[in-house]
Amino acid sequence: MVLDLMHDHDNLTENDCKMTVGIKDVARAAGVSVATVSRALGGGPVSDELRKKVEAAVAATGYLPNLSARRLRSQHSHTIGLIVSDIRNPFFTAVSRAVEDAAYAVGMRVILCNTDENPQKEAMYLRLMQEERVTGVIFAPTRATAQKLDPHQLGFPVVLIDRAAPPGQTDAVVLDNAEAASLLVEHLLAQGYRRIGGLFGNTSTTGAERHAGVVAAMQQHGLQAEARFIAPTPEAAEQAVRDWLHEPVQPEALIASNGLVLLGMLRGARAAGVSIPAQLALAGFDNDNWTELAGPGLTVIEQPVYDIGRTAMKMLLERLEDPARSARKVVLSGKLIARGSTAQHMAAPAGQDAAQH
Amino acid sequence: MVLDLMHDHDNLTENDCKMTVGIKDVARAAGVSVATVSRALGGGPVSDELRKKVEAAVAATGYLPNLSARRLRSQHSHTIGLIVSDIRNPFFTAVSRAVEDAAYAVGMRVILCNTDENPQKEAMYLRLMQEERVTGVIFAPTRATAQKLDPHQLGFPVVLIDRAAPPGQTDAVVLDNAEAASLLVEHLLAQGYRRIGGLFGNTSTTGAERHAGVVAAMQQHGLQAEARFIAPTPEAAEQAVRDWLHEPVQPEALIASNGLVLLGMLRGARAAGVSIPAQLALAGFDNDNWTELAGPGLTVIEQPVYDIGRTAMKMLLERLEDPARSARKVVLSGKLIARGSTAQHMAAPAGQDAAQH
DNA sequence: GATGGCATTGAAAACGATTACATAATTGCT
DNA sequence: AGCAATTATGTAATCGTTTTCAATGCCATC
Repeated sequence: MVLDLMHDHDNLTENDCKMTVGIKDVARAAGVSVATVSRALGGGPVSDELRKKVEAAVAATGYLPNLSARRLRSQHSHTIGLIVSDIRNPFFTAVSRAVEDAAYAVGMRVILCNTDENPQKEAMYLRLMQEERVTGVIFAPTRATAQKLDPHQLGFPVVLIDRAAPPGQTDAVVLDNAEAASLLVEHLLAQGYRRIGGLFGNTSTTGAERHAGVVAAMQQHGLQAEARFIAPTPEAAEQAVRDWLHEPVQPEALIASNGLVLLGMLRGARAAGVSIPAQLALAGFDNDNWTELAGPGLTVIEQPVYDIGRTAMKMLLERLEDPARSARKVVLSGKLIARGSTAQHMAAPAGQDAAQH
Repeated sequence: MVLDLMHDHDNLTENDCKMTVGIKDVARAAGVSVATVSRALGGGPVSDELRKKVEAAVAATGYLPNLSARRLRSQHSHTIGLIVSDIRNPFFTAVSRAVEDAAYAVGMRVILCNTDENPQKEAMYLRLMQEERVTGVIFAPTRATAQKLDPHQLGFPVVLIDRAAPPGQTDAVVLDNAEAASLLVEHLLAQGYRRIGGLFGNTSTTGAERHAGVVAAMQQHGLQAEARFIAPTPEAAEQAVRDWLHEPVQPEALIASNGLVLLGMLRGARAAGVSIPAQLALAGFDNDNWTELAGPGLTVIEQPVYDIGRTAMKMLLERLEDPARSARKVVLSGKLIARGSTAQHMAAPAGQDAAQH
């Protein structure tokens, strides 16, 4: 078969002139039809003899498949979209890594899009995904977009992450926000804090759900939480905390609705010169690297970030197998990691729960 | 022209059956040829009259371009590859965001690949990039791959980031590592530290260059630095520090060759119970969010991360315009941010530079 | 009033693969 | 032995665009 490759060396010289070597050139070099080459490459029914010839020809010609052509003809893009607000948010960074690992493992490409919580950008990227004829999309939408999202309209399945849509509409994998918020509140109460406030992102359902969870948990104890809604950025959070700390009545503890807000909170508290947790306790979501090391260590809810990404990808694949099955929502539990930022409240009135200690 | 769209409503009903609406359907709806539609969409020479008709037909049919077909025919993928070791490294996270912003701004897609510093994965992804017929690639290679990298062989231009290749071969945008290392060393010396050690990543040229920079700067003062090379991960760094601190002779200050190593260092130091900076000063690279907030604040070299990504993309575009121009290397300066982790060395022998204070 | 140039349009080829269909060869079964 | 079923292979159509090429019409110029 080596002879086969050599006898038509005119072909090889011809290759030097051609821009790229295609399946046609391989076929000629192997002395078979293009269909056979395609089948040999794609795992179709081909005799061992010809398959060997084709493989040799591929190696000899340096053939590289053209994925665009393959996608066009086969109508399979083997591509998924991952649309998040900002990859620099460590939560999304970790999720994206999991999604990409899972995607590449099944031979799929990932297109990453940053929307900056901007519904216009979201719409633009969704449209791009349609033009790419993506196999599916994993999406963390703003509240605005989540409401008017119709997967059947889009032409590809969607799995929501971190943020849920109206129930029953779309597959989603989210944190149990009510449970997690409750964990935080119970912990703070047990540590002796009573005047508990919170800063919540105002663009996502997640911020709203965590807020609702905090309110509910507080009410169970006959307490009220003071909540403020802000853009989910460190900058907005820092400013909000600085403002808050200049007001006459101040909280004993603050809860942040995600890692970026928590970061801003800590900066704001430091800038205002309050000591943590003596003057202000801090707690929040997302066990980012730095939370362990900052100040006295920050108490957080750890999300199973890698698991969320992997699960989202798994759900997408399942949905592709069975497009008809009913939408399901996977709810994962967060884990409370208590650290110094919520140490026992010293100034707590000795009367109440503090006695239990 | 509305009439034109209505009179052939048989066409519209036909659309309901077809899977997707293509340029052909738009042409029929608009009463023009496919070539005209293509030109109208692509900004070719088309009369205003027909262009209006086409636009109306596009809206009426809900046409969406098929990017795979477009790529195949036009031979322009409008796609670039971004190959890094791990997107979860905050340095690469930030760079990737900049690259994507710049790419989408000029109508390009980005394919992100994580290699985990594994040359095999690097080879695999480079091959994938060839199959995708990418326009170009932005790449942070391991030392092993950087050496045997031949851009002419690959078929697309490459811009290296963070890590350089043999000079004159490839475009690159890197930090001035020698200068940055010198800034750190001079700072530590000025603060009274003498026994300075370092932990450097062993997979990239960057680790080697920063090591060389530290050694050179120390030599200028007649001092020696003790360096150790490790896998550039927090885990490896933490272990290395713990080991180091159990040895008889210990450093007064440690330098980390990147953000992940610095993170591990701090963890190791905490685990060993040494206080910072009293017993051990810490400094490193990458001004990640947490470095300001951890312990006494960590002294670091801040890299212009967003700038690096943007510049890399710009260089790639320039290279595409002029494939013949000679390779250039853009060297950016880092900025020293001094924080508590390298406060004045108390136990410094009063004799030397400490007197200057 | 023919002629050349320019701008606009359409018909058809091409991009590089997959796949439907036809064909030939082999096998298994009655 | 004969016929159906199966397997391996080749030919040609196809995916949805862009682009080449030829044709048309119009204007200005000689």
